[in-house]
Amino acid sequence: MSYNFSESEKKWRQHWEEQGLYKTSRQKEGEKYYALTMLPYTSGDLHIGHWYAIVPSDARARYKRMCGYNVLFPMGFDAFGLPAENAAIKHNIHPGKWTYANVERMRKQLKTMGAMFDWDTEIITCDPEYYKWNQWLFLKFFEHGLAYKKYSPVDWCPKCNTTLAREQVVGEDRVCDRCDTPVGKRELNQWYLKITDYAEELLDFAGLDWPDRVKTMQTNWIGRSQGVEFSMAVKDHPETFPVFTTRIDTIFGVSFVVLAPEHPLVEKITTPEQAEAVKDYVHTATRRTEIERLSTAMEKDGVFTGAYAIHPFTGCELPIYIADYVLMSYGTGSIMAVPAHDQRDFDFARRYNLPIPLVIAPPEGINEPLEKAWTGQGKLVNSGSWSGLDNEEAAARLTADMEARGLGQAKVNYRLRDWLVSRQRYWGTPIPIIHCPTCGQVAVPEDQLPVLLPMDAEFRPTGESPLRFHEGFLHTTCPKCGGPAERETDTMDTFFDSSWYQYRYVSPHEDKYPFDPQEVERWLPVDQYTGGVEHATMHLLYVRFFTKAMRDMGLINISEPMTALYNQGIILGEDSEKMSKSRGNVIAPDNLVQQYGADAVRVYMMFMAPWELGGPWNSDGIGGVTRFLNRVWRLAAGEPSEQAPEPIAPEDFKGLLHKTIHRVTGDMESFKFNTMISALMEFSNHLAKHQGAEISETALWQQAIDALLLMLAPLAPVMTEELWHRRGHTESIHLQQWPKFDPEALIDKSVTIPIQVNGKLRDTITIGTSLDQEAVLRAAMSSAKISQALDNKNILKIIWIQDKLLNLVVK
RNA sequence: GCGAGAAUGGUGGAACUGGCAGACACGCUAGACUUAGGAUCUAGUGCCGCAAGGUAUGAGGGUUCGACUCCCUCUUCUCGCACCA
Repeated sequence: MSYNFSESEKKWRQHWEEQGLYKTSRQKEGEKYYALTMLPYTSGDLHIGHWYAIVPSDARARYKRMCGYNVLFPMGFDAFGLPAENAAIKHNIHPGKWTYANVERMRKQLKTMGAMFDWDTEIITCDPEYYKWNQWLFLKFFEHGLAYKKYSPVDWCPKCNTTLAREQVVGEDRVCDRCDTPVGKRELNQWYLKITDYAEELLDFAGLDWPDRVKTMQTNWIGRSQGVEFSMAVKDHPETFPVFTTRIDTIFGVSFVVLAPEHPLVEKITTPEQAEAVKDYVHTATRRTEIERLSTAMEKDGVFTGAYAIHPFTGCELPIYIADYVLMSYGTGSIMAVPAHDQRDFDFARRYNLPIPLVIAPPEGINEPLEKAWTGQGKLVNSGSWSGLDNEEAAARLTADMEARGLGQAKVNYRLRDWLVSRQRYWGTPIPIIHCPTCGQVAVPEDQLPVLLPMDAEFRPTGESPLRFHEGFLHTTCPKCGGPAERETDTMDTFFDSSWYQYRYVSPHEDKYPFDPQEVERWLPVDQYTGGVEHATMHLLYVRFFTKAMRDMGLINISEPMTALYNQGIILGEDSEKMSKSRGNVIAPDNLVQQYGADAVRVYMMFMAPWELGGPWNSDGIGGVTRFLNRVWRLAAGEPSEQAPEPIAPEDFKGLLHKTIHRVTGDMESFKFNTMISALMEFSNHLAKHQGAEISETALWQQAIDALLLMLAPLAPVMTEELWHRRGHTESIHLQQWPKFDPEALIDKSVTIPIQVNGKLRDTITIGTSLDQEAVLRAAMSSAKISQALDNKNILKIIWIQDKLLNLVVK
């Protein structure tokens, strides 16, 4: 009788649910293990990418449980966000209705996957029960000065009709992360979270088992740069302005100064003769798109303001220009230009015929006129009393000198900006602030939380927050003075929701606090987090920031939310393109499950490539996995073999078993599911070969079959459970111990040695282990192939690597 | 431009600290059992060659008894950042 997967799947799913097999025991003793996979967005149907992210994560959680850990493996839904709203507009259905219908469908699909989620811990971020605590946390941030509202130019997606965080604007074309529409700028009053307060601490990854790639991306994103900030005086003006430089060693090479066109000083210092030109330039610069302005290909232009700055050392007059290659949003919005040693300044100087004085001499000598800026190391020249010093040393001394004379100080700048969290859309958490004409920004009192998102708002995107037009929501009274006031009508970026959800999972229905502190104490940090690398500078940065901020607000006492992180790859369509509905290359797991069974789909996705690689989907190979599972079925169900049995010595068979356990365990630990499965395939191929031989009558054989099932159980939970019970066991296979290997059994008694002559393989011999060179050489000489290869030649050298290889160097 | 990573049969991919390249699969070829096969089993399958043998890990060089693995140069591809002072 062969394996009926659909029957077994139904049976065991129901059985497990009745038994509460996957409920995480809060009481259970034993070391905790918190396994977490990024929660899915409620997009509708689970696609193969969800499976690819979740299945291996589930397999590993199951494995950890078999190793004796008390495992928490929760699942939830990222349920707020724009697609719900867009779908709602398109289909004329409420976003909430759409979302909850999707949750239903996805939960059902997740169950067919056979994952060990404890559904008691489920969270849905659009539940008031959940978002109440978003608001509560927002107010904590507000209270501690970590949430503030500011008027400034922000990134605006015209299609999504909302602002975006800097992290959500991607690529050279500066498009919206969600809809690929080019993003523009708008001057708006927006809420920010002060992530920049944590810039320095976020650079510290000590103790984090995270991929280097993610650490590098975060480091670059934070963009720490060490330099000097000093102020410059303006000739015939009372004003001074600060400039930031990382190359203070080149200070004597400054030949002009540049301000960003938006710099507040521009208006004040521009001379009447230059006023017109400056005004024109500012006008064109602001009209230029961000893309044009940031394009490195664009020729640098600018205009003279007519004013001069005073060099802090030489007292020379330096013309002040404005140019849009200087950004108001970084550093001080003004720079000292050193054309000889900065390519951008060089280009600008060339164009406007400004002097290019050399102050760092390249070691290979000066080659004037310069073809391009020299940005390397060298000795200072033309730098007054500092000439002759190595530039690095000069930088240190110049900094000290400026600090001593009160001219400037060492300073660190970061590229990281504060996180813009307000959105002008409907389907999100209302920001719990009341604007009172007399009291200003007032927090909604805790006992009035949650500020409910009204279900009857008109949410068509107009570019303004839909809640602004909901009279009932908008008008309220000030909690402080009791006077009429208005509610904040922006909603939160949905990344807010996922920045702390790992804390909520441990006590999802706690109603006095965002989480039960004791449970958090017990379960956090997450031991293993898995998810896509596309979140490297968004979610994965925010979630670290939240933990640090929450720690400083006294809510928790850990500094990092996730100890270990693993990024899986992305599954592409069969055409090697990104899967999308519009391309029509989406693979539906439901069809595959129906055709091959959930176990086969699970095993196949883990077998097809290393998990971190991903790659194009190809259903052809799934047959191989089905064959493998059928073979296991026949073996474990004791169906007679069609092959002529091949005998094997019990000690060799035992070695085979324990080597397999050793390999499989190591691979499972290091996420190498593909080689792990190939080890199990090899093992089952061996078993099939020896089935019917003497060995298959022994207890050792039965042990081997059990071990095979146990090792396969995290990958193919249904079939292994079915077989486990058919083999007479009464308790679930998923409650068993992971098989252990005997280190003694891993040691071979004999070994096959390649014999090389001049590095080329001529023969192999099988000999006992731990033999010395003499004995091996004697054995090798008795081989006809070897003696033929050695004919008429002298052995010059013998390379013998113990139990590994013999190489004879001859002439 | 800067940073990170990758390149191995017809395909997906193995190869631990330098030691039998191509494990495990897919596909393909031939055969067995079959009314049938998208079931099962057997044999074969990097390339050239009837064979002995030669030759092969993007290209070229180097170190070494020995290189997919280490070093240098180059090519191609993927990803991230991109006038950050």
